[in-house]
Amino acid sequence: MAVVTEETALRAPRPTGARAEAREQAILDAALELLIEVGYDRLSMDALAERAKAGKATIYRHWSGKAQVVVDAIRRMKCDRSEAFADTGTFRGDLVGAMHQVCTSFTDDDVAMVAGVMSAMRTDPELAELVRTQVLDNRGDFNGIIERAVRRGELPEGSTADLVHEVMPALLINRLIIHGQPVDDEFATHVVDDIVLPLLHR
Amino acid sequence: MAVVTEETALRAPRPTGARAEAREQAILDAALELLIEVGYDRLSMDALAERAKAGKATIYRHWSGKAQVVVDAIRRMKCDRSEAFADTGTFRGDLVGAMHQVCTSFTDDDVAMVAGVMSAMRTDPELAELVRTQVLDNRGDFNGIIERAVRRGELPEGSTADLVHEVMPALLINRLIIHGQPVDDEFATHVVDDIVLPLLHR
Amino acid sequence: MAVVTEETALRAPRPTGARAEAREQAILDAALELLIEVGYDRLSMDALAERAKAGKATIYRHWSGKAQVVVDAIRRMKCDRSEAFADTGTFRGDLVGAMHQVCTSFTDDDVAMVAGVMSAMRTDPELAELVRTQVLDNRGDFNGIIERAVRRGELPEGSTADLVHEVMPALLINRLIIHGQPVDDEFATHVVDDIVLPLLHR
Amino acid sequence: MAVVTEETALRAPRPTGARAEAREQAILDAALELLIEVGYDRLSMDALAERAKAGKATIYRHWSGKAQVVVDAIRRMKCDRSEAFADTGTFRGDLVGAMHQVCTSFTDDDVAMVAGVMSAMRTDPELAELVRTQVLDNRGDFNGIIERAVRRGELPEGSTADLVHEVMPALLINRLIIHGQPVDDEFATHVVDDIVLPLLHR
DNA sequence: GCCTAAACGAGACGGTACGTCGGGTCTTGAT
DNA sequence: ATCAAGACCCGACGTACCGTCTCGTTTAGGC
Repeated sequence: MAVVTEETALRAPRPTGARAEAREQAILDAALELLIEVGYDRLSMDALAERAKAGKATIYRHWSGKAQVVVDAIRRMKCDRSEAFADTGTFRGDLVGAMHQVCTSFTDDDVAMVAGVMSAMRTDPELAELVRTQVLDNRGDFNGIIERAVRRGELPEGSTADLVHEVMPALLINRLIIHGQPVDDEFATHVVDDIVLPLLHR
Repeated sequence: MAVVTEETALRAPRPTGARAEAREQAILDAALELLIEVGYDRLSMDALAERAKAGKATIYRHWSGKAQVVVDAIRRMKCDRSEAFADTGTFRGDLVGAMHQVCTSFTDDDVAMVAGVMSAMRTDPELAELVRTQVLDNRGDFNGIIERAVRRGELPEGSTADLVHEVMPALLINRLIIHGQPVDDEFATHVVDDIVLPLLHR
Repeated sequence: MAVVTEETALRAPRPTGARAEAREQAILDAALELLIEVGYDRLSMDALAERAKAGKATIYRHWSGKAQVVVDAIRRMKCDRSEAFADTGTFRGDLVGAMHQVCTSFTDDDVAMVAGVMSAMRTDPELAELVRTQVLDNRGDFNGIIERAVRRGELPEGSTADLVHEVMPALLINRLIIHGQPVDDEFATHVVDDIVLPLLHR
Repeated sequence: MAVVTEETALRAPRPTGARAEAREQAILDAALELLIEVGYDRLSMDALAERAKAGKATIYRHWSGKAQVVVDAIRRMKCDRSEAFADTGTFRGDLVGAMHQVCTSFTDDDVAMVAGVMSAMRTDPELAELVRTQVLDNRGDFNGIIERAVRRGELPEGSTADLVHEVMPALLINRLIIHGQPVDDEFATHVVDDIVLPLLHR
């Protein structure tokens, strides 16, 4: 079920119609491109207008400012990345596979975009929420893996994925953005063996 | 917003001498004041120069841009952050005390600054290193706590603080910047009880 | 001093239209005011923008630099100062009256302005031409006086005002700018009796 | 003969001695070089100090500003400008020779310098006096020519050079600075035949 | 199939801040 | 003790970007 959050507040009263939507899409596409290319801070409205072959007034007719365009652009980016994780037969196998899947789903563009938008997130809760839900957290649901492990008897009854969902994204972000290091297979197995499994097997 | 212009070197080749240091200190003091008064985004170099009774050229002689001045200013603010953690008699007590100490050491300005320079960190390894070592990681050394716990017999021989130093900063950053939530006592005890202790007691 | 930066083109490619012209006029008006008030050297683009209630970018969109704005401002100043000289009945009377008229037409502002742009005139022929024709030479036509004198028989047939137009402005400029002395009635009669009349009566 | 007017007032209290004079000369030489190479406006004190291998403080110890250094530099260039005018045997010959001598003594640098300091002359009477006496008027004394002409009987007893000294510099300045035209031989003979001689022969 | 009104591109505008440059003053270290 | 070297304050420079505001020009939709 689509959880439609209230989104009109973010946007100016806007035109409707086929043309309007075409312009909107062109602008959002350009915004995403620029966001990835130069980052949030150096994304200028002039450049955005030029890239989208749109007038600046058109942009401001649709959104009330830069943050809002970018928010919308990121929201449109919502290809559902949350694919199901494969069943490998063992809990650790499932975890390693899932971690690998999550890690490889992060592109450099993702990281650049998140880093670029991070400062704006502090003052724009809606942007922050969007980035979290659409870009960061939406990478996979570990609940299925946990449930399978419980069924197999590898984890005690009542085990949840909460801690995984709390710790794992933090570790990824920390490594990708703060330390600027890749999230490769070595990292994935390290996280699984040294952190996730101990936490769940305590 | 215009937070960070791309800069490879963190600081320009800078003058030395007593006068230079006096100016540097005056500028950094003014930077801190302004940072607190108006925030990073609205901190203008003109205002900084005026507040510090310095010429803008002097600022740019010492630093290559706004982000760098602010990083330096904050570094000076917390040069003594890495205080020893008190011995409370128990391992958990030590951890909770240390976590509390670390958490309260993070001001809003710290978070704003880190968020502001985050995008620049991706392309400026020196800046990244500086922020990591001076602002993020330099909050406290948990090795003493671990050693005490080993001596008390609360932890097995050979236990190290490595995992703590890997996981804890990531959790803090994630909460502060990504989720925009405060790192309060509740969070501190949660991290200690649900994550750090299980990890070390596996 | 920094009077003139090298510029091949007098003006930047400029916008057209009613709005543009209104801004242009406001800027040129402000430029003239400031030119008179503080002189060319101390006329800053910031002050000009503020006075004209214009953004600096607007000024630079229309002109490529300070010299060019001032050139244009002076060009627009072309109120025709060349009034006819009264017929007093005698050649000397006409001359003294005309000299008085010319002398009193020079305000301190004129002198300040000419002195201010003099250095720029050397490298900017168009500015030089403008200042000459609009500010210096345009003070009065002595031909009528000469013709009347010829008709009265006070001067031989074929007398022209050429020498007057050559010598008199030079003397005025010399006295006003080089010697910084006023062009008062005493000076006027001195010029007429000791220089102009002898030259024409040779 | 060099008419040394009081000139210390224009300059800061200055050191004396062999080294001081050596520095002074080096600075003035460099000033002249730069004046010729880049002109007055783009002659920067930094460049001057570097060229002269002198500290800027040394320059400001000797002179009170850019205009003064340049004035001094040019003065040194033409300390012997006021040569006696040759006796050609006739009054007109003397005049033409003298005018030629005076005209050719004006270099482009002279004109640039005078134009450059002209605005300052209006508010700095001392500078004005210096420029007038050292650069403009000090080009030659016509009194000897007049005296010779009186002795020859070409001029009446009691003739003075006053009018020549009043009119001629004004014409030169007018032509050089206002009209930006050269003072060549044609101009020299024109001034002599059409203006100076008629004025003296009235 | 026009005709009007909205939406559009293009980009000028007032502002704010940027980072640089040059003039004139002041400090430091070497000679 | 003097000087080169150059850091310093000040203030102007010319540029970039923001968000607003005209301009003419499409483009729909109601007649």
